[in-house]
Amino acid sequence: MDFNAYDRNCPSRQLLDRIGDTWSVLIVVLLAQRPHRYTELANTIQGISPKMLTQTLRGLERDGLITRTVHAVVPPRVDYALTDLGRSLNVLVAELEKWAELHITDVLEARATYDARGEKEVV
Amino acid sequence: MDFNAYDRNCPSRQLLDRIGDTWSVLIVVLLAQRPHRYTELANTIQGISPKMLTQTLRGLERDGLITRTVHAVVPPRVDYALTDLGRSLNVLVAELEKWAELHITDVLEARATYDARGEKEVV
DNA sequence: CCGTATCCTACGGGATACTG
DNA sequence: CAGTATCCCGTAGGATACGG
Repeated sequence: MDFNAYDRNCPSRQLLDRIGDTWSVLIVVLLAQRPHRYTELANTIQGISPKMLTQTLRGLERDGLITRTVHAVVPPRVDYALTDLGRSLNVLVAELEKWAELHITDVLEARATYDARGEKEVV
Repeated sequence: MDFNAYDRNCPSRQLLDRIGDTWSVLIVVLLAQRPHRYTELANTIQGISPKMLTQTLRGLERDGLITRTVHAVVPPRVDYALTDLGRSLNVLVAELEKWAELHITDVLEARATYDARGEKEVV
């Protein structure tokens, strides 16, 4: 076990950071359906600021997870799409989703029990 | 697709938050080996503050991922261990690790390319 | 249309001191 | 030993305005 979660250079840590990031995952999931334009993403992902959208897209592009294609037309048109690597990451995300759906009831149940117990003890 | 990453109530989002959290994952991985005491965890996980350790443990316990066993002895002894649910989460984490190790070279390569390109353009 | 630049705030989380 | 209580700071990220 040389897995070290607070070592920034550890592959596991970097993947974990990426997957823990709200916007990254959401963008990957959207692009898994089909390529999207910048504004499409901005509109679909309500609540994201242009700053975060650009920042996240750049990060994903830098990691080779998505491609950025600029079409030399007026008005400008930029398409974002998943790479093969991005698609393989999307497979992982899908598995996470499956786990979450499968076990969410257990988690909610555990929470209810935990919280109820807490109330009694507080008295 | 009813997956909504900025909806706190979405199971996927909650799992993603948990997995993106440095300390949670590290603790789960440690407990996957064997149960640990509070101080053991504190010593092994260098850099974690008591505040974060307790907070993370409580969160994991609340979600039913770990158990907290207090032994009525002096000095106090508290053991933390994975539940079945926690073990199934650990399986996921192991898969993430596998993906990370498998694809990290691709990512690093992509970054090197991206950064090199950037330097040229900057001129 | 597709971004960048700037400002600003909330809060996650570290350090530390103390207690049952 | 196994935590809690308190203070405090850095920074992620939202809002906004503007540029190519």
